Amino acid sequence: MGKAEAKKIHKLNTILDSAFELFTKQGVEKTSISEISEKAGVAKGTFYLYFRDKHELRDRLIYHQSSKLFKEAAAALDNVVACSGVKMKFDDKMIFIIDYLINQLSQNPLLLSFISKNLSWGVFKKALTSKTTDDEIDFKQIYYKMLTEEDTKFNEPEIMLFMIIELVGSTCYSAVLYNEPAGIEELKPYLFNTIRAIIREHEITE
Amino acid sequence: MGKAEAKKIHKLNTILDSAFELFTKQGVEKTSISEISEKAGVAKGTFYLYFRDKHELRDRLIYHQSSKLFKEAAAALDNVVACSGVKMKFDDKMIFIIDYLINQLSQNPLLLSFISKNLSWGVFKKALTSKTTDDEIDFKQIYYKMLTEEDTKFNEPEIMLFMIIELVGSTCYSAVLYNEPAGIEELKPYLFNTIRAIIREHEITE
Amino acid sequence: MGKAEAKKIHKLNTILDSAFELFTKQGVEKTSISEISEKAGVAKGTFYLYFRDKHELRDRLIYHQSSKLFKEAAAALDNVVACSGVKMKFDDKMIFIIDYLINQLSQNPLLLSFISKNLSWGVFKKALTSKTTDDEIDFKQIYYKMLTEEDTKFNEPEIMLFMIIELVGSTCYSAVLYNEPAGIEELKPYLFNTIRAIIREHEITE
Amino acid sequence: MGKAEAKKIHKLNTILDSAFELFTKQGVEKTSISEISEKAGVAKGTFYLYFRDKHELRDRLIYHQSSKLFKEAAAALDNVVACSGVKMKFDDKMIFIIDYLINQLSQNPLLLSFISKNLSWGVFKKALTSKTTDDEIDFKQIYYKMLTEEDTKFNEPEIMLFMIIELVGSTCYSAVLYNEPAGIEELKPYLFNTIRAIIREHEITE
DNA sequence: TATGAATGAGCCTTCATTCAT
DNA sequence: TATGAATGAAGGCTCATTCAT
Repeated sequence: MGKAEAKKIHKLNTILDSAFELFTKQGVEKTSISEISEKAGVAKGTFYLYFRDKHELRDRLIYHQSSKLFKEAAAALDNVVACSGVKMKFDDKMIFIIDYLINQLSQNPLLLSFISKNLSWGVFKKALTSKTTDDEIDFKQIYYKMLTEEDTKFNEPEIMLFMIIELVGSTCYSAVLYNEPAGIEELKPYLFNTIRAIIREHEITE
Repeated sequence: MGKAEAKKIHKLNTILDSAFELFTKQGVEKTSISEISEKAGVAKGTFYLYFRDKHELRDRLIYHQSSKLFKEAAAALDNVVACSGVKMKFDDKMIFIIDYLINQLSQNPLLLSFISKNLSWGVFKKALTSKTTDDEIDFKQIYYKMLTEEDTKFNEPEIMLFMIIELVGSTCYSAVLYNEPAGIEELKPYLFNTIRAIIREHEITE
Repeated sequence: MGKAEAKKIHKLNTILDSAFELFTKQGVEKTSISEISEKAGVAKGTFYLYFRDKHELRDRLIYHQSSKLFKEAAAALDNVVACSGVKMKFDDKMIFIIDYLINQLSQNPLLLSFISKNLSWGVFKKALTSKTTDDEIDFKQIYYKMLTEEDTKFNEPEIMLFMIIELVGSTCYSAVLYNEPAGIEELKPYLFNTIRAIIREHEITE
Repeated sequence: MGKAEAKKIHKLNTILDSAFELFTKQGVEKTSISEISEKAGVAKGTFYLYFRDKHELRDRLIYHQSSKLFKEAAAALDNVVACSGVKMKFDDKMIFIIDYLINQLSQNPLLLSFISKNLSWGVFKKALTSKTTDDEIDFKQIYYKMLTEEDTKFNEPEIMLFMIIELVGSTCYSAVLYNEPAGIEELKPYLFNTIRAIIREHEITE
């Protein structure tokens, strides 16, 4: 029973993994379905049993990978809060999460490259807002929970998030992958200060 | 003599223009050399007399277009300074230039899209640093001149520039093209404040 | 026992029906076995338990459908003869049958199209001559019976039948499906007169 | 100059010939573009320089082949009329042409098969009515000229032509290719008599 | 220099057929 | 018997690149 099912899932994962590796190495456009199939040790026709085309595969990959990342980051934050017992402020939480993400992506530059090139704000919003399935988490909910736990209130929280994410995303890309204009560790202090500045700017001061 | 030369340059420009129009409309990957040649009214073989391949063409195009933009912006700033006679502070100059660029790109979303998708910090640096040819200007020089004219001094001016550019680039892309998470005009105040914050952060206070 | 048997026959018929619908709608070549199986609610592999390939299925379908049609026509003729009690002449019988067939096919253009495209004289002869199975009738026998009941005798009756059938088949195809060069009702008088002429020509006049 | 042009035309003809041979041998559906190219000694891509797809090629082939045939037949008739000096009647002319066509097609059964399977009345009408180009003749005009030269007048001449053509086409197909229900020569007397009967039927008798 | 016909590798996709379950 | 995942050959088509003119 479950045997056939399990085999199928295993094959699906093999294809996903092969595709991910190729996409990150050579880019989506330059990866052919032949290559993916071959690397997965699967006939070309088999690919089409699992995906309608390359774009569906790509979308599922982005969705899956970025969800995983955010889930880990959120879990790490929870863990720290729970262990230390100290109440963190909003900007510290934010920085913690971003630092976590940067560290993860620094260790996996290919993932960074893949996400940077394929993850637009639109896809991001959809991915992180959509119904929570088995694996995915609703990041938006976490974000708003973080906001309400705070005493301070914020103007336009969505714009605030947007600016932080765009800033982080684009600066990391260059710093991690090309050490330009400086390595990521050198950049971090400036980056984090800028993030705090952005947050401060959106604070509603009575 | 000059005639043949002029004809050649004219043909080159025709190819560049055709390619730019197609690249912005359909993307680089989905534009074939056949299309470019046809639109330029040139035989397919002729293309190869001017460019080694599509990528060389693309790079020259980015180079050319972004130089033109910055040149305009710098000229506009000069003009304002000259006319008003008032001495502007560094951050105001920066904001002026960025505002100018954003306005230009808002009117030409295809150009924005093209630049965003193909302009990495690496290409940018190269484009804005390289020797001044007929048409290009050395933006870096302008930037450093702006810095030295100031009384204040700055830490890591290159990182500062980098962060500003990355922030502007990525936020504009989404705001102008998709109005996400808000229209560009609504976003501007936050964006400009953040830029000022970045600059402030890099100021060396004795 | 009988139950399993019945189930099997039912499955067979489901496949036949699905195939017929698809063949008539899209043509034989453009119908895949996947489609047929899916429409029949049967696994793809199951198809091969009933048919060697698509062509065998197609032949059985033609056979079955045309037999059914002729059977109906013959029955209708019998009925009229029985009811009216009048002795009909050969050519009137022929016209009656053909008129019946035309009317049926006019109401079912897809069937007409399917038969026209796939029914050659060879298949036709085989279908109408072969041993009477459960459903099929021996039309040839009926034809010869019709001939012997007549006082008049005919030269080359097979050629006569052939010419009538070919004439009717090809003219109906265009007239019913495309109203070209005229609608079937407008065509009928000419067609029937021609049939009578053909028959007359084959009469042996002492 | 003309050299390249001539070469191109030669290549076009090579492709047409190869395709015709394969189409007649195996049918249009079962002939692939790879096969055509290979047989023509041409790269696959070259095919697409001359035709958009297989159907365009098929249509041009039908058009060309059937025009050629009718042209020959009409010329032969003209020749006979001119030489003999005798005035032929309409039905004799018709039979002459049909006899000529049948004889041609008997010698070239593959052509007969190809035309029969791909030439519908619609295509026929279009092919034989369309503007006379270099190679094609306006058969319709010939037909109507034949009619007006006659003393007798005819009812519904288009239906008359239609019935003759359909009868001839479908009976020849079986008789020539399969000798069913009899060889073409044996069939001819019956066929021609039927044609005369059809014509007679359309005569307007005062 | 300029042309554009020719190439052929390589892409995406479909589908009849097999076979382990 | 029945299934349906897997196969891989084959098809249609595109396109960067070459080369004789």
